[in-house]
Amino acid sequence: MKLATWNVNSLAVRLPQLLDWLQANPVDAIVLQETKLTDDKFPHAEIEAAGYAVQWFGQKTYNGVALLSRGEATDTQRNIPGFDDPSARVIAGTVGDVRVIGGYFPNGQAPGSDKFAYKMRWLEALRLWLTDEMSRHTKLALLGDFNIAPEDRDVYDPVAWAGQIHCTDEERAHFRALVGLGLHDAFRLFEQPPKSWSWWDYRNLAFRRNQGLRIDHILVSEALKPRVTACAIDKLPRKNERPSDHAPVVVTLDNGA
DNA sequence: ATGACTCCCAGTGGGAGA
Repeated sequence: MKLATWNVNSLAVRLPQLLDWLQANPVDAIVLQETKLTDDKFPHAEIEAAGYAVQWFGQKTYNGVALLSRGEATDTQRNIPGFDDPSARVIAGTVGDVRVIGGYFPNGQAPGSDKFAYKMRWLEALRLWLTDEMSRHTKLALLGDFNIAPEDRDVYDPVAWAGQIHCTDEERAHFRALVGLGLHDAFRLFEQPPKSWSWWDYRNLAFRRNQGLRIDHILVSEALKPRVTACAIDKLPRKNERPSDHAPVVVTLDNGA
């Protein structure tokens, strides 16, 4: 079983690349972030024609998430229950025997800003909800654009980024708190190439210089951990013409037998 | 270097992203 996450930075622009990628990389489920489409404009027919069931949840201009799966997702959920949120950031569903939760975590803009305070509140609400979800689903994966670089080794220039957005102690504490619920960073279950990033700024030839951050993650529950056989970032789509600034992350699980 | 690029909605400029 393969699960993936990709911040596509506008599905209207990236749909052809998504369909190409899915053809080359068949997955059981993938969560998308920053679709930037209202629900009436979501290209579900094209996705269904490619062989995927799809759940979507969006808004105009910003945010927007989707869950594509080979079989229909059940028990679906949009955003965090009980957390009043004007942004479309979460989509969850059960795919096979796995609870799949896709999230587009708030950016936070800058420490001390209103958006940073919102990011903190959002992360707190997510953790409380996840506690509940994990009590009902032992096999659970949390995937998405976390907008947090968990450690200095996830940052191309940790000195320049020290205390900056994505790298603050508060954000990293929230990441560790998620891990503390009994989740595991699937990427770090394996030896990985140094300087592995999932995002590169569009500016400054950052991709060519491999100046990026690892902010897109897949966390798996204790019950799924022994089934994880691989986890990788696919840099290939970042080399496309008009690429997203993020690359997909893919986790492979055995069948659990 | 308060930059750089890309996307969006706007409508020939500006916000947001990260």
